[in-house]
Parts: sequence; structure tokens; C-alpha cells
Amino acid sequence: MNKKTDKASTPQRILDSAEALFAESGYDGVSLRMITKLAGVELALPNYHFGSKLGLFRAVIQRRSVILNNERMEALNALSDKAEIEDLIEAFIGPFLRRSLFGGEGWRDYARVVAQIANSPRWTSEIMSAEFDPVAIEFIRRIRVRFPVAKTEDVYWSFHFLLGAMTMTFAQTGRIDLLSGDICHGSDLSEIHLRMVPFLSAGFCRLCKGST
Amino acid sequence: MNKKTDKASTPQRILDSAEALFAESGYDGVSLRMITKLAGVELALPNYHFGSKLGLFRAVIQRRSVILNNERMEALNALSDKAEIEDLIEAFIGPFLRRSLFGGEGWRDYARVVAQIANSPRWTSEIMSAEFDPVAIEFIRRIRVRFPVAKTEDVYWSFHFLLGAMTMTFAQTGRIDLLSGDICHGSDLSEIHLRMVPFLSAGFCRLCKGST
DNA sequence: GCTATATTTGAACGTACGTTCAAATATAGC
DNA sequence: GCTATATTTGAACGTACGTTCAAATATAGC
Repeated sequence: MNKKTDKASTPQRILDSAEALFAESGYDGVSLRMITKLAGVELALPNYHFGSKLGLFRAVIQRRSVILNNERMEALNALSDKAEIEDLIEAFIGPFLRRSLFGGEGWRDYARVVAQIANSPRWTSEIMSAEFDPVAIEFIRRIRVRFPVAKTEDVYWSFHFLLGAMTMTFAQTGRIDLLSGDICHGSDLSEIHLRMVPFLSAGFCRLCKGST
Repeated sequence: MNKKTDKASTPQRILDSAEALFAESGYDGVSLRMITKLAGVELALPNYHFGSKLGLFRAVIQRRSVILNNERMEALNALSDKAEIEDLIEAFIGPFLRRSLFGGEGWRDYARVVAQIANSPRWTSEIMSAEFDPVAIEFIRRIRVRFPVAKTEDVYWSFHFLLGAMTMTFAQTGRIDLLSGDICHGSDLSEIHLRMVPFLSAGFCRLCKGST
């Protein structure tokens, strides 16, 4: 299909443009006219290839969530039952963070889209739960193996706080840059990764080790 | 002006309706027609009282941010320089969390609006930084007093993770309810409060105590 | 190379959007 | 109670939206 390798296929071009624009302005802040203009294709083509604007949005999410969830599940499965909490957290957040850092603009924009829908009630069950709950459930199961005496609620709430820290990182709003006077950079995910795993591990230990 | 106490003034009614709808669908997902219909006022009135749709949005944010920031700043100022990290975090997140829990629908919806704009690059400097950075700066200053040997970057990144956990809590998407099979409830902020302060305190201690 | 199918084109569909406006009405100050 | 101002009404403005469609073109299978 891609005989001419200098140009991606129409569906790919549409997905790429939609991803970039959704990352900046959200689902309702972007029109099909903006997307097709950026992609350099006719207005009717998103509806032809994806059925509707909503279908395009779902396709943008699913294109990378499939890849991502495989990586994250493998990372979790690669760990023994005696793995430390740091390793578990690393397996859960690492693949996503690395993709955002080294995966190019597409992956970075994808993470920003996910951050926005993760905080919007509108997409919770339809997209967030549908796409990302399977890995979350496995992660929580492994946490409970690691902390057998932890109360169920403490595990879920710890996971909730982890999710928040992760989401804020993906959002890449530049607020931390502004606030710190450019001492910290939201785009420097290696700096983040270095600190996120210890920070969250300490939180999990405090809440789930059973010393409550 | 409010001679008839059974009904709020037109600007108030518009702000209330806008707040509720923005919480559900975001700025671009809500039209002035939806807002005025819910408020029971004419279409032209938001523009008369607030200049434009954007002016209305800013008014929605500022109405409660002023109240909130006073409470949070007072809570921080009430603490001595020897206050524990738990007290500092409590002062920063407590007022907001309590308003969301006991402040009625308006405050709950407000927190959901803030959660959405906190993860959108579009509103970062214009709204988030402008409204909420002063308190953040004071909080960070107090953290550095408490942890004098902490590296500057570690303090900012810890704050960033705190912000993420707080934001995800405000968002009230219901994902944790779904994921936990209704064991945890995102609307039960007393359950959250009980766990959020210890979780985040442990994170700050791990990162900022200087044992790096 | 013919033929059935997939894709692209360009234009139009009806609807909803934020904003503006003059006229009507309500309010406040004296 | 009159008068200046503030607010509300109801309609219309021009523009952009997602979607649909028939016709044109490109592609794939034989």
C-alpha cells in the first residue's frame, strides 16, 4: 500500500494530525476542517475512513494503547512475585514514560491527549476504563501480592494518587517550568522518572505496608 | 439588589449554570445556549454581564479562587516554621478538599473544572498560573524551610506529583469507583483526605530529606 | 487490459455557534 | 413622579460545524 515511502497513507496522516491537534485543544476544541487541513487531505476523508469524528478520536486512542498495554503487561509479567514496589511501579509507568520521551512527537502528543481525557468525566468509562483498566487491574493484583496485609482501600487509593502524578506528568502543560523559573522542565522525562518512582514508592509503603 | 430572596441574581444564575456544565463537558463542549437555557435567562445576557464566553469562563474560575486562595494562604500562615510536612500539605490541600466535600454542588463542580484546565496546555499560563501560583509559591517556600538541605529540583518535582494527585481527586471522574468495584468512592473526600496526606508526606520525605 | 471495488474529490446539506443590536422594560437617584 | 441609567428581550447577523452525496479517479484481482 505504501509504495511511495515518502508519504504515509491517508488514514495515518489523518490520525497524526488529529493526535497533534487533540493534544493541544481537546476533542471539542478541534474541527475536522482543522484536522484535514493539517493533514492535507479532503474534508470527507476522516468520515470515510473512521465513520465519524468520534470514531476518529477512538482510533487515535487505540492506535497506541494496544502497543502500550502489551509493553506494560510484559513488564509486569517479567517481574517475580518477590519484586520490590519500585520495580512494580517502574513496570507500570516506565513504558509509557519512555515512549513519551523517546517516541517522538506522536507519542508525546498521545500522552497529552490521554492526560486530558483522564480528567474529564465524559471519557471515563468509554475510553479510560475500556483501554487502560486491564493493565491497572493486573498492577493492583501484583501490589497486593507484594503487600498482603494492606487494606484493599489503601491499595486502590494509592493507585489513584499514582495515576494523578502520572497524568499530570503526561499533560505537559509547562506549568512546572513556569513555576520553577525554568529550573525544572516537564519535557525532561528522565529527570521526572528518576524522582517519580521513589516518590510514589514511599507513598505506597506508607499506606500499604500495614503499619496503619 | 436581591429584594426577592427566592431567586439569585442573573449573573449568579449564569455563573452557577456555566460552572455545572463546564464541569461536565469542558469549555468547548458547552454553548452559551446550553448555559442560558439551564439558567433560565436570555441568550444575550452572558455577553452583557461578562463581555464574552471567555469572560464568563474566567469569571467562573475567579469567583471561587479568590475565596479559596485566602483560606489556603491563611492556613499556611497559621503554621510555625517548625511545622511538620504533614501540616504543610494539609494546609495546601485541606481547604480545597473540604470545600469540595462540604461546599455543595457548586464547589464540587468548580473543582472538576479546575481539574480539567489543569491538564490542558491551553489554560496553563492564562488561568492556572495566574490564579493558583501565588499560593503554590508560598507552599514551596515553606517546604524549603522545612527541608533546608533538599535540592531545589526535588522540591519542585515533589510539588508536581502532589498537584497531580490533588487534580485527579478533584476531577471526580468515577474511574476509581468503577475500577474498585465500588469499594472506593471518589466522592468520599474524607476517605481520600485520610490517605492523601500520609501518602504525599512520605513522598516528600523520601525526595526532600536530603538522603539522596 | 478489463472489471469490480476502494478511495478521493468538490460541493452542498441542515444545524448550531458566539456575538450584536435596537427596542422594551426595570431600576435607582432626586 | 420624573429622569437617567441598567437590564432584559427577541430577533437577526455572519460563520463554522459534522455529515452526506454523486461523480471522478485510483487500485487490485484476474
